[in-house]
Order: sequence, then C-alpha cells, then structure tokens
Amino acid sequence: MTTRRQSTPNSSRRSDASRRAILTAAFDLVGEVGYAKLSIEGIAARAGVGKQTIYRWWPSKGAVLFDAFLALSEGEEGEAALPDTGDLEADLKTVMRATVVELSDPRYDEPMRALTTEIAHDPGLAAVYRERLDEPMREIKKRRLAIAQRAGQLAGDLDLDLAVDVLWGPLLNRWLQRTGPLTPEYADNLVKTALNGLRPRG
Amino acid sequence: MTTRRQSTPNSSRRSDASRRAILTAAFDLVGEVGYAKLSIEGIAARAGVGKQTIYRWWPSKGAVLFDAFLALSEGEEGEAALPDTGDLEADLKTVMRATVVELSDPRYDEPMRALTTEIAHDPGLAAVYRERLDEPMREIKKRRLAIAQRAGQLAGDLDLDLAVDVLWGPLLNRWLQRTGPLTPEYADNLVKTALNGLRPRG
Amino acid sequence: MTTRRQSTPNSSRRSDASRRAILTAAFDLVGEVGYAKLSIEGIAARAGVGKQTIYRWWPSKGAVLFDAFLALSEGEEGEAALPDTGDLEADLKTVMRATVVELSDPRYDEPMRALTTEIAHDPGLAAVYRERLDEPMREIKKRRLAIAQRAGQLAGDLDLDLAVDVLWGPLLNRWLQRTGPLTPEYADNLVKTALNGLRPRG
Amino acid sequence: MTTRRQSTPNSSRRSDASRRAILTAAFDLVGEVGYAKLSIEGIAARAGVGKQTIYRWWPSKGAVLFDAFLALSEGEEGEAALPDTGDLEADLKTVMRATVVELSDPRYDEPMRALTTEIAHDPGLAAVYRERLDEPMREIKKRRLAIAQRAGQLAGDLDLDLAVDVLWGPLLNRWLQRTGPLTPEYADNLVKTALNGLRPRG
DNA sequence: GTATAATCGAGACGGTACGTCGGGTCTTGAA
DNA sequence: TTCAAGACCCGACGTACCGTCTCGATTATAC
Repeated sequence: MTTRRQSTPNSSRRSDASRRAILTAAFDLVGEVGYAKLSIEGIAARAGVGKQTIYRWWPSKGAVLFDAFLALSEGEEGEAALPDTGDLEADLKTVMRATVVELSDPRYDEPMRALTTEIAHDPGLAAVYRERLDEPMREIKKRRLAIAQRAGQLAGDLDLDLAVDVLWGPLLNRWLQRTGPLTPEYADNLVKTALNGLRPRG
Repeated sequence: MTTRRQSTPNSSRRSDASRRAILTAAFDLVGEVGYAKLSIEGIAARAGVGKQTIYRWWPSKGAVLFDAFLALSEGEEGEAALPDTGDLEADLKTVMRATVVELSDPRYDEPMRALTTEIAHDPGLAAVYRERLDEPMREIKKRRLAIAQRAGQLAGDLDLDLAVDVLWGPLLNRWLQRTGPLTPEYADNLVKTALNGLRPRG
Repeated sequence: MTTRRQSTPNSSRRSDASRRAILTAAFDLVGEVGYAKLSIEGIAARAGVGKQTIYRWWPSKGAVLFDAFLALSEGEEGEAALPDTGDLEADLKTVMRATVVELSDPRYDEPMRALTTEIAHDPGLAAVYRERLDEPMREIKKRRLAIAQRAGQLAGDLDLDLAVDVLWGPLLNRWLQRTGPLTPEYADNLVKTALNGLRPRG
Repeated sequence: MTTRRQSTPNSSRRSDASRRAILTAAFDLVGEVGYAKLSIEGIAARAGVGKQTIYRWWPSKGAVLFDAFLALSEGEEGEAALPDTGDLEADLKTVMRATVVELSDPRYDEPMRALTTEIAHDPGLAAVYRERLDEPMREIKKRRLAIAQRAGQLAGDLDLDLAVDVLWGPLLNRWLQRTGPLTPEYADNLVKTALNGLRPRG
C-alpha cells in the first residue's frame, strides 16, 4: 500500500483541518464576493483560522485560490480521458459542449475567471498552473487527437499542441472577454470549422 | 462633413489638461508597477491632480485604464485596414506576426493584460470594450476576410466572426495564460493550420 | 433722517439678500449640526449661494458665525439697560436668572458655545468680539453698578470691571464647562455671595 | 497597600509604548500648530504609529488630547494641597498668581484652550473631565476653604462649591475670552474683592 | 438707455484629512 | 511548533471640505 499522495509538501505538524477549511472558504468566497473583494482576512475569518496560518503556508492570495482549484480537481487526474467513439468530430463536440456548460455555470464562472486573471498577472503562478493543471489536461486532449491522427483523421504533420490551441483557444477567449454568448451551437461550429479549416474543401 | 472635436462627451467645464494627464499617468504607471500595484492615489499624484478629479469622471480604476487605451487608439480608427496583396495567407501571417511583436513589447504587455483581466471581471466594462475597441477591430479583420471569401479563397458558408475567433483566439489565449512562447513561427503555423484545418487535405 | 447704520462695510454692489441668507443659514446650521460639522459648503448650499460669495466677504467660518450673532443683537443695542428698581440685589438676580434661561435655551446654547470657543481660539475674532459685543454689554452692566455705587450700595473703591467679572464669570464658566446645573437658585446664590463676599459679615 | 500600576484600564495586548507616544505627540502638536490644525493623521505620523492604533483606543481627537492631559497630571494627585499659612487671603493670592502664570505660559495656553473648548462641545468628555480632573482639583480647593471656614474666616453658611466658582470663575473666563490681560494684580484684586464682596464693609 | 464691470450661482480644480479596510508582521497563550 | 486571536505599522480606499479658480447670467451704476 502506497502512502497518500500529497499535492502540497507538508510539515508533519500542519493542521489538515485548517488547510481544508481555508481552501473551501477561499473557493466559496470568490464565488460570493468576486475576486476583487476576496481578502485574506475574509478567508481567515470564514475558515475560523488565524491570518498567520494562511501566510505561513501560501505566498499569495492567488496561490490559495490556485490550491483550492487543485483540491477540486484532485482524484480526477490520471484516469480521465476524452470520449472515443471513433467519430472525432462528434467526440470533440461533446467535450466542447461540456466545456461550454461548465463555463456557463455561475458556480464556476467567477472562481475560474479569478484564477485565470491571477495567472495572467503572476508568471510564477502561471508556471505552476501549466505544470499542475494545464499540461495534464492538455495531455488528455492530445491523447485523443493522437489516436485520430494515427487513424488518418488528422493531418499527419499536424502539431497537436497547436491543434489543442486552435480548438480550445477561441472558446476560452470568447468566454473570458465576453465577446459573444457561449452556446452549444457555437461549440459545434467551432469544432467543425477548426477541423475543416477556413478554406473551401474540395 | 464636419470634423469630430471630442471623442468623449464632456461637461463643458471639464479640464482637458487634467483628463489627459490622468490617462497618460495611468498608462505609464501600469507599465511601471503593474496593475496590482496601480492605485488611484498613485495616478492622481503622478498626474498632479486631486483624487476627486478622477473619481468625478471615472467609476473605477479599470475605467481609467480603459480610457487610456481608447485615447491611444484614437485617430487610427476608420482608416485602418489589413494588408491586401491578394495572398490571404501571407497577409494574415504579416498581421499575426505584428500582433506577436506588439504583445511581446513590455511597454504594451502589462497594460494590455491589465485591461484584459479588468474586462474579464467587469461586464459593464466588457460591453464598452466590445463596442469601442473590439467591434471596430473585428470589423477591419472581417473586411479582409470578406474579400478573400468573395474571391473563393475562403469557404462560401464560413461565418466570418467565427473565422476571426479561430485565427486570433488561440494567439490571445496563449499570450494571456503564457501557455507557450509567442514567436513568429507560432504565428505562421497558426495561420496555416487555421486556414487548412486540422484534417488532412486532399 | 439718518442713513441706515451698517454693521459691515459694504460695497454698493453687494447683494443684501445673499448676505442675509448666509447669516441665517449659518446660525440655523450651527444649531442643527453643531459647530464641528458646520461647513462653508453647507452654509452656501443652505443659503442657495455660491461658495465664493462667502469667501468674498468673510475671512473665516468663525467670522460668518460672529456676524450672524451681530445681526441678531442689532437693533437692541444702545437703548438696552439693566432694570433699576432701587434694589440692586433683586435687579441683579432678575438679570442673572434671565441669563440662565437664555443659556439653557437649546436654540441659543449650541451657537453660543460655537461662538465662545471660536473666540477662544482666534485672537482677531476675540478683539472684534470685545469691541462689538462684550464692551457694549459690559457698559450696560457697569452703568447699573455705577448707579448703585453712587448710592453707596457698592464699595466706593470698587473696580466695576472686576465687579462684572465676579458677577458673571462664575456663571459663564459653569455654563461652558458644564461644571454643574444652571438653575435660578444658582443665579440667586451667586448674586448674593458676590455682593456679600465670602467672609462673614457683621 | 499596593501601588497602582496602570491609570487607564488596558487590554492586556495593548502597546504601552504606542499609547505614550501618541499622548506625547498629541500634546506637543497641539502646542505647535494649535488645536484647529491638529489632526489624527499628524499625531499618528509624529508618534510613528498607524492611524488605526489611535482609532482603536480613542473615540475622538478630543479624547486623545484629554488623555494627554490626564497623563500629565498623573502622580500629582492625592498629595497636592493648597498652601496654608493661616492667612487665607495671602494663600489664595499665591495660588491665583500661580494660576495666572500657568495660563500665561504659551506651552500650556494652547493645549488648555483646546481641552476647554473640546469639553465645551462634548458632554461626554465633559463628564469624564469633571470626574477625573475638575472634581479632584475642586476638592483640594474646598479643603483649604473648609479650614478657613472652621476658623471663622469664611461665612458659616457659605456653599464652598459656589465659593470656588466665585474665586476661579472670573479668572478662567477672562483667560478664555481674552476679555482683559492676566496679571498678578488682577489675581490679587480678584481674591480681595471675592472675599470682601462688592458691597461696602462696615 | 445702453454698455460695462462687479457680483452672483454654480461647480471643477489641487489639496488635506477623514475614518475604514486590508496587507503582511509580530506577539501571546492554549493545545 | 503550530494554532486562533488580534494588535501593530502601513498604504490605499472613497468621501467631505478647504480655498481658489473659471464660467455664463444677472444687475445696477456711469456713460
């Protein structure tokens, strides 16, 4: 039997109850009052914790929030995979529609914006984000695309990282900047257009 | 046709010197200290202006910053157009490379991140942004794409708004989240891939 | 027929309506919100007058308030005299009781405290106060005392200025510092004690 | 009998260094710039203390100043007594002349005016003032008068509180309102007149 | 009987201070 | 040693007024 995997290196003295209370409080609060009004004091008060306990273990407000997200996605990792029915376009549409639903859920919208913009301003956080969240997710996506590529459904010389960008980038950008509404139809059109390209086909 | 005098409708009593000083100070400061450390107090001090003069005319820090951007892009509007050599792919690569250069310029990087994330958190600001900056720019892009479409270089049923998303979304997303480096090569590959699609061609 | 006596030297152009509105507003406001919260802006707003109109004619908040008091006591001056029934002690008690009543009237209490403390901090104002309000009142009091002195009811070598101090000083001090309640009995005892002295008689 | 350690009941966590620095700064500043220009911000800066530390422990600017006075008079209390040579008039003149000197000292004049006028406007402060400063001082004075009264030097039915008023009220009033100069002669005359009364003596 | 110049209401302006919030550090006493 | 609690110094918030400064729009003489 292996020891419990630990996402944050802990001193043996560290109170796990406090840690959990802080992450929960942070996630809840950012959804309630928004990122701008989120404060360490507020998190500490809500979590029933001294401010020092937060400062002792996290370097910044963004780091707490980030850990709160990590805690959420913990356990999903490793096993997750994109659906594979053999029909790439259909599978991607399914996934993209699910992403649309998730981004539209007010319960996740605010916290996710908070995390995203925090990352945009903090290169250090961005690096951790890439390593701990973005890369694993990207790997999952690339896995499905690689299967399709091997089956000749994607261009043989296609850079799969770029492919992920072309598929998800437009959606995330539209979400973040509210350039337009996020609908299942948009998800479908996006997948179709990205796959076929803007040029006319034969 | 009469010339436009005033880009922002002003009370007749408003001091234009103060307005300009504030916008300049805001833009400069956000580049120097970053958005997180940008303060109304700092802007006022740098601009040699009372705080009240800022609060009198702008509802928020983000709104000041936004106006600073507007002031920058003023005058360019209306005449601007994407290059048109007849070769769509080459033209788009030229534009996309220019965008890469601009986004890499530290003089614009911080302020643009600040504006972008501010918009992400403030729907009101987002609406103004769409109307005053995003839509005009998007129109310019769509104009070039429409020409190509009429020339049969783009799919006849292509939604040009979506096309703009597919072309620029990936780049902006990579920039904001620092998912990877912004290089001219990336710009080229992006354009090529978006035009041809992920699927194999002929 | 003589021309109207003018308490403040006026330019012929000065608007008397504004002047009156300002003094009224100042007096009313100091009674409503207290001296600490009395502001030039408030007075101007209440009087329906531009701030500059106040600054043009008065050097300070205290000066406005002072003029408001002058305006009140205008017209009384000159004719007023202390009662003279022949019985000095009775007459002084009457006057002192009236003073007690006036000082207890909430309509005058706050403004009078304001004026008094303003004078305490502003020697310039104090000088004007002495000349325009204190001296005239003191003269009236001394007139009555002089009559009594000539009638042998007061010590022949008595300094009447000091006598006024001894009679009214204790009352004003008790009022201002709230050292004790202001009652008619206190007024009576004060008069009696001041007249007879602290030493035993006879 | 145990020694008293703490004059003001303190939370156990309160920093006594800060408390003292604040009181000293307040007293010094009021003497330097006057009460009108005394600001919490200024006190905090001078004391090297955060503003919040002042707001945490005092409700108002006046309360700080008041405590500064209390701190000054601490330690003197209890032992102090008026001189008693057997000659009441001489003793009172001595005391009254000392008061004149103190009130004329510019080092005490401004702060004392500030305190007095603050008390005049704040009944709450006035109550504390009576209890902590006025009553103890008054008691000391009455003690001396009581001795004289028992010796037959003062009227048997004399109200000693009123006697204190009659002796000190005129002086304080003249000082505060600057009705006239404060001289040793005035002190002497005041004592003599108050003792003998305004009426002629046998 | 009109010019014309001082005065008016209004309110923007550069400032100072307000009283509050939260940042991040430090200390205390209990577990 | 860590924890909850919270005082501390500090910086910024957004507001209230300060006293100065334009702005037209009245007025009420002096032309």
